[in-house]
Amino acid sequence: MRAIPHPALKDVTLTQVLYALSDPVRLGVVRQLSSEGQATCSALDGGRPKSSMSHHFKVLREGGLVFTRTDGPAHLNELRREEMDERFPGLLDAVLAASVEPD
Amino acid sequence: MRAIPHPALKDVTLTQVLYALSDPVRLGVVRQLSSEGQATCSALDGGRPKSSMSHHFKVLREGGLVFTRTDGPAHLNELRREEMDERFPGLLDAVLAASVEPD
DNA sequence: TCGATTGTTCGATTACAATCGAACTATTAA
DNA sequence: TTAATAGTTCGATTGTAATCGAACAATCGA
Repeated sequence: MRAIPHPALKDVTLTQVLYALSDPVRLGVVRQLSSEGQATCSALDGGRPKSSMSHHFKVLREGGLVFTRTDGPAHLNELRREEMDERFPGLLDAVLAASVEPD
Repeated sequence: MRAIPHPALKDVTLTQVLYALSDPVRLGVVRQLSSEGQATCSALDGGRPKSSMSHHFKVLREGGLVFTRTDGPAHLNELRREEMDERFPGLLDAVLAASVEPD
């Protein structure tokens, strides 16, 4: 489990980010991380199986949205907010500002 | 071909919009429509088969991003820019401002 | 009303993504 | 070094999406 890989933001494409955010589960994780700062995977799983969440976290990491570091046996996740803001200015602002559901 | 359906923007979800934009072909169409104002489907196909493009336009319409009206035998497409800006403020701005590729 | 043009729909194929149990790995504490 | 905890990886299954040829529908001009 050593060395969790994270891409440089310059290597992340816009479509990759949009895709990562286009899943309701992952969008929920991003929202929660935005409001709570950091959280472990299990704190964000909403009752879903660990293997499913592990997949979603991987997509979020590969999309440059989430940084994960080990903290004891747990993983602490946080948004790569500043970096994303620099790479795609205004994008996370707009996504996080959007009302949660159809209306 | 009468009465092309378009959803009310209030019924479009954020994940739906993000998903529609997460495909390179569709994102390209949105970019082009943004810079050119309007265009027919065939003007935006980039050499791809009509049936493929028809699919992508359908996703863009269902995502509330594109309005299509008939113009003779052709279809004229345009971004639903103002409506999207009201529904998801800043989102299209950020997407269209993003640099096109990894860097 | 016949062609020509422009898109859509249909159906089949292929590829990719979500889900989840089970086995495995890593870390900490006892 | 053993047990407990937290995630990852693997593999299988299921579902959804992209692609594209062929047939169909709509509009316009001759």
